[in-house]
Amino acid sequence: MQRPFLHPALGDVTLESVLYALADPVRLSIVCKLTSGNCPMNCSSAAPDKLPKSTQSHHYQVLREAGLIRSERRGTEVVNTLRCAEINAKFPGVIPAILTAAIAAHIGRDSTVPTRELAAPEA
Amino acid sequence: MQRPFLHPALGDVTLESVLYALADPVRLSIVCKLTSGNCPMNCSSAAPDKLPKSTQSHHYQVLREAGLIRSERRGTEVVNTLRCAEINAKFPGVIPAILTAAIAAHIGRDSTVPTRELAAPEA
DNA sequence: GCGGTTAGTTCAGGTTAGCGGAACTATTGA
DNA sequence: TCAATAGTTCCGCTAACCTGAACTAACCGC
Repeated sequence: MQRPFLHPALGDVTLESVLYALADPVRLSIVCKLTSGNCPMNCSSAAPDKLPKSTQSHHYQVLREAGLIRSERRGTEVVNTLRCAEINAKFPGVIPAILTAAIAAHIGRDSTVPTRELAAPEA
Repeated sequence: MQRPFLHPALGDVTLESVLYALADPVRLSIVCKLTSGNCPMNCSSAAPDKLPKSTQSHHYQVLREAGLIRSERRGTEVVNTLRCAEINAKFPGVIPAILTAAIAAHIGRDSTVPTRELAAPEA
């Protein structure tokens, strides 16, 4: 947790890594939520369902290293924002087309409710 | 070689599998060549460089099962055509945007050199 | 400061997927 | 029929993915 986040420069972002990052249902769902929410979200809120934290962390790392999101520590949590504008400047139309198709295909719609409400099956 | 090719119906084509298929430099290069050639090509012509045949075959299988190409046996060779129109009907704009970006990034030109720094033309 | 909670990272290991060499199959042409 | 061509299939090796467990850092109440 002490290591600073690595965000690739726009010049180092490759189309393949962007596509690879979006080729996973979980990551595509995360990006969809960040898009539809249109605001920064911490990791738990944007993750699709009750994934193990280590898996979430891994997926965010992939998205970050692909250049799709920017992560900043804010207290105990990490706030993630999309880098859509930058990516769109480099690969025009790619992200909007994918996200439009993903939303039309109902990807990332499984638990749009904040996960805190779902995570209350306590005795 | 006797097994018939399996082409998924358009309804079975998923966005994730399309993105996954295109997330590999070799496969992206193949699709780019099929696009720019604008005509059916056999496997060797569209493959980027002297890849092992088994690897080529594997990549074509991935593209085929993702629904991106259609393969037909023609004598000893296999002729591949893009299914762009179909995919574009299902995921509008996705393939054109990706291919435009790929061509702009010089992907699929001759030998797939790792053009990591080359791909920063300040678009 | 101390302990507890929250949020996320790092590590390890078990499982899976991809790459590629070798052997095989179909088709064509001499 | 024999050789060449074009791909496929099989199989082993390696790398990557997923996740439980342990860890770190920040925050809060006392």
